[in-house]
Amino acid sequence: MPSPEKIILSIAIPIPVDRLFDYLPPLNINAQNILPGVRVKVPFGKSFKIGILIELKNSSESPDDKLKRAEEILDASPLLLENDLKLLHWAHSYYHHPIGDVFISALPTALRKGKASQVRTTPYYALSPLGKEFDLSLFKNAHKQRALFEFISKHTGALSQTTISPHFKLWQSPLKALLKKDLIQLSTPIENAKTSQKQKPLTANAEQKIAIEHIIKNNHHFSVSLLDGVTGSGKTEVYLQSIQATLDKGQQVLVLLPEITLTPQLEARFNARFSTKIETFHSKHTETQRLHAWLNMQQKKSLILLGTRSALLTPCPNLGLIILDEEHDSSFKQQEGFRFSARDVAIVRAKMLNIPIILGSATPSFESLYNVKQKRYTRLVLSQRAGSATPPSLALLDIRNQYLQEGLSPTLIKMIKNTLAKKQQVLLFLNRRGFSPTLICHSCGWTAECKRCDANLVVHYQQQKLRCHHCSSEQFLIKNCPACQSEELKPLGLGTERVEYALNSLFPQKTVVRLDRDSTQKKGVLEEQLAAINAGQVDIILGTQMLAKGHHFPNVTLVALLDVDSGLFSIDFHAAERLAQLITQVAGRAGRENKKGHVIMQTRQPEHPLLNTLIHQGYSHFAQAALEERKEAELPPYTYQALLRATASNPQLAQDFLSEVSLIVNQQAFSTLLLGPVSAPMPKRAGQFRYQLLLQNKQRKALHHLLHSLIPKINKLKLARKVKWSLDVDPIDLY
DNA sequence: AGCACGCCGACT
DNA sequence: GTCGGCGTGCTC
Repeated sequence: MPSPEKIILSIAIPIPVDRLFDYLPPLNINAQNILPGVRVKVPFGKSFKIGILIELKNSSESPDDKLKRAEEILDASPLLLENDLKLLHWAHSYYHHPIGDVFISALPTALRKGKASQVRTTPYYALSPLGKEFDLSLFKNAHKQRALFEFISKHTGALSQTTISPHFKLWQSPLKALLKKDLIQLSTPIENAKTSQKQKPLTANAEQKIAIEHIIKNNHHFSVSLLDGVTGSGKTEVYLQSIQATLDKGQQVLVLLPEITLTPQLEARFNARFSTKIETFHSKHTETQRLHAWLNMQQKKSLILLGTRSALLTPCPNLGLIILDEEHDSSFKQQEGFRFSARDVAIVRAKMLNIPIILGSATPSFESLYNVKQKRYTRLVLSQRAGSATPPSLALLDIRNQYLQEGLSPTLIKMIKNTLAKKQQVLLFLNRRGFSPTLICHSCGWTAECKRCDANLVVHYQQQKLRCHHCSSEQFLIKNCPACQSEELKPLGLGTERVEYALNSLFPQKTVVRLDRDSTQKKGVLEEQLAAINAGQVDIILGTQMLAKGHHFPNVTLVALLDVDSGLFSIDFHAAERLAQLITQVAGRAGRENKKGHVIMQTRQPEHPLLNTLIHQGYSHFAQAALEERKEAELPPYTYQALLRATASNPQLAQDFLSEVSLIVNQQAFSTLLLGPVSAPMPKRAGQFRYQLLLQNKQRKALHHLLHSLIPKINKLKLARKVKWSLDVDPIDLY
């Protein structure tokens, strides 16, 4: 404990400088009571900033006359407790990202801006018919009340169905009107009220039982379970029963999902199963909603948090279980700023707390499968689909020398017809949006290119636009070639929009729905379309990879991947893993609920080993074979990588900067392999030239030791100020 | 990140 | 002669 005479506050401030700043405690405050983890408002340069207290010291390296006095301690008790701080220290040292940025990332934006953490969260009221104990079943014959209840549920969305909070403007006036007419009353405020326990645990099959028993048996210490289950095999039921066991111990549960999958369906299943309030935390929520979810977990008022990557660092003082669903999903890796992997940090969090973590996926990442091999994780397999559903058949369709009608081979068109004739749905997958990826002049060979990027402009026919998919630039679709003035401009290649036109003319009686980033831009459209599909109002579903993510299409029996080849040849060694996951995930959309599904992949590479291993031996064998290749080639997960990126409007500067860094590395670290500097696969993007330097070492420790000493040296380089540079530890995109 | 200081080109 | 460009350095 520092002596009371002199106390210095060491504070992490969210600026891109990797160091702490020392302050004197505010006057008229007992500095003895201040603890690390509280927010502190401090004068910084010309303005004020909010930082996090990291350490209390007796002395400072800085001279006394430089020390300013902190303005205000914002929290009576620490927002981040000892375990949280420990995890953040680890993340700081592992990702080599500025400390203030790392620590502030654990707080929701409202708290970063200085909002009070002690505000009583708006009370929730039970809505109940006048004069009666509140009970959902009482609404059965109370139509007006039920209508209001439904109205409120609809407009409050995230709130559980039986609790409401009075500050939603949307329904304040109808609510008041009904109150006036004495049709309803609001009970006294309640804490996390929830009345119903609707759904009972389902009867687990043999595999589920083994998984659940294993997880529960090991739920008092650190363990990583890789729940490897095909689509529809009932992973969720394993999660639910594992969660129940943790709730029974009175502990909290953190459930992490990829960005797009935070489906209302899962939330609904959680709500139906558990009588405790489910907190949700993701980017679609307002700041206040996220603040409340965060505080309710931090203050142990709630037990379950369902969220995306941004929810990972939420303090849970009584955490007993972490679940990370679709663990292979790349959205768990933050791709800018503090580039952490939510999966890897979650595992470290579980280890530090000595609690279990479940990683779930139908297509586990190679890294996780490697960890199973190393006996670090336990693999729990769910191979059976629920009910009598059988796995889909997979087949390659050779389209060499075939006449393609906008990318559709005659064989495929026939299969689509047959499927539609049986009143079943078809799902077509093409991972390219827009009408066509190229606009070419048949007279002189000119193509439409983006001026700011090394990329073609994509034709968007409906909107009559040429658009760059890598920067924000767009222009009107031109009719004449700018080079030779001819009118021979033709769209070349295939996008979802073009296939949509083709399908509409091939099947004019059928309903086609296109799902991609363009067609689902408007809020609610995706949900609407998914509902229409599930209601059987749609015959053909066409879309990009957003189709691969967890949506259930029970009436789809034919899935076709129109162009599987585009993923086959890439310089990034992760590409094969991603393609195999994508194919398997898309295939998983087919043939659930007793209808056998067929998956067709159009290819001009029917002998390609990747495709053949995958379709004949399955994802698991494919992964084992690919892991052997990684081992031979000394690639991750058998080696460890960090990628240093540099961008500048002058390409020479970026290249020179990385050359200087590579010189430093070569002087001190002989065991670290350097690849580069090389220009990124897309050397120019949004007017910036991009270069990269890959560092690789067989020992994780050696790599991090190097990075630790390297970064201060990089910061001393003059060129470091002239380029924008960033470090990506365990990169998943090598571009 | 923000902000100030500082040294070279087009303007009232 | 000044206004303002962004290169450089600092923030407890």
